[in-house]
Amino acid sequence: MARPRLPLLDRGRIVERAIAIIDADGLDALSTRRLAQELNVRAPSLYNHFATKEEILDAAADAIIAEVDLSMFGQAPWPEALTRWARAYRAALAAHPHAVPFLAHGPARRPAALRLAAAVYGALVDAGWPPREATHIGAMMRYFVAGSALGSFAQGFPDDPAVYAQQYPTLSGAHRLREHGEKVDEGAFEMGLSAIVAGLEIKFQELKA
Amino acid sequence: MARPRLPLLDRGRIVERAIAIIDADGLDALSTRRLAQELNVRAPSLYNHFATKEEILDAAADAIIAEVDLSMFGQAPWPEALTRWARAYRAALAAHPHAVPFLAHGPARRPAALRLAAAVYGALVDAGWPPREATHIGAMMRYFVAGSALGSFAQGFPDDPAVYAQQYPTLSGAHRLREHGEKVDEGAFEMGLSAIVAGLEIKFQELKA
DNA sequence: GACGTAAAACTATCAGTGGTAGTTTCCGTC
DNA sequence: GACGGAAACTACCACTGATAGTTTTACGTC
Repeated sequence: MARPRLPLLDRGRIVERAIAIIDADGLDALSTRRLAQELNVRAPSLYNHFATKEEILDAAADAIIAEVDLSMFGQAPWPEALTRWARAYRAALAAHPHAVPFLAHGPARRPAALRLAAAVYGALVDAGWPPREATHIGAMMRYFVAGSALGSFAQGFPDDPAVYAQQYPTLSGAHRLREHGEKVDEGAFEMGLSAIVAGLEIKFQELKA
Repeated sequence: MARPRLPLLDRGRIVERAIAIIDADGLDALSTRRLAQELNVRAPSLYNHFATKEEILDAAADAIIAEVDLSMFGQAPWPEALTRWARAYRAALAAHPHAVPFLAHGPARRPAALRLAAAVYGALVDAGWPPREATHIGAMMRYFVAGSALGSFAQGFPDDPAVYAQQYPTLSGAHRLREHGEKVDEGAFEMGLSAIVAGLEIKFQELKA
């Protein structure tokens, strides 16, 4: 087949399908051949639209980050805005758990990530935070959100109670962690989030005094 | 060559070399062939000691986590112990930045990670935290530390001021972030850490009241 | 309308990947 | 001293991302 009357591919369709494969079967399952096959095309055709596979992943990452709601900035006081934004950010990552390891790579290089960083930084500075601290808060929130989406804490524990009985008696209940995995992860996230915001509010008052 | 008089390989030497390659040239540079070559051996020989490459990576991850100092638990009050441990944890990850994406996978499955989780959890429960909250704190600290080691926030920003001038005027100073990259990342980490611990101390007092 | 260039698909192929099968030789045990 | 398993090897497999070169179509220019 030579060039078709209507293009079979475009960047949007490729990115969309790539995300679908990652969501369904993980990052490793995304090969250029499989991606091409699901688009009814041969692998090299993808390179007419992206220079490398990495570029496809970058575009996918950008599409995911672009979903994060930023409307709370400027609408709510900074502690509430920060809280709501962190939840929205985490939700966007959690919707594509297999993509998170890649998402955390070179984040700010992608336009959606820059927009996100600008929104957070701008809102904090507007609220009265010094630029330096605003930068730190933006970075720190990304650490926390990315970390919490990166891998389930709870799912990491073996199911087998025998593992703990002998060697880690203090973790005697850990074999039940997997049952409530999502709730544990969410509880940990909410606890961390409220602790961070509470800690920041103290710092902010010290700053203004 | 058939079986040698003295074994050429053992798990320790393989893991050690694997970490060296990852540190030097990144996760992608670790192939079974290169690893074997640096050990003066052919690739399939590795499979006499590990079932898969993933197992080698798991063992490497465990070796790195095993370096984390845990001695502060039981020696210092929980807020200070938590702070010192978080710094030690981050330092261990930062010593092998290329390995962090893998380290964050299925953490607790590996013995060193279990020992680490047990130490944190045990210390918090001993200090008076309810088991549920102690679990959440352990998870949340892992989120934060792993996230902060995962990728430099500062390095993610393009150097080129022109990128910001038009589209992201609030980030007008961001092109200078890379210069002080490490300091920004460390500042963000320390700020987050102190905010978290301050927030937790408030929660702890509410709990005891 | 004809012409030339760029675009978008293809076939064929490359080097490199993780992993397996089957062979050889050596060690330790009975 | 025979035997079984351990530890190296050679040869190979299917698959990966990527490139070269071909063909046909679309589009902008005169």
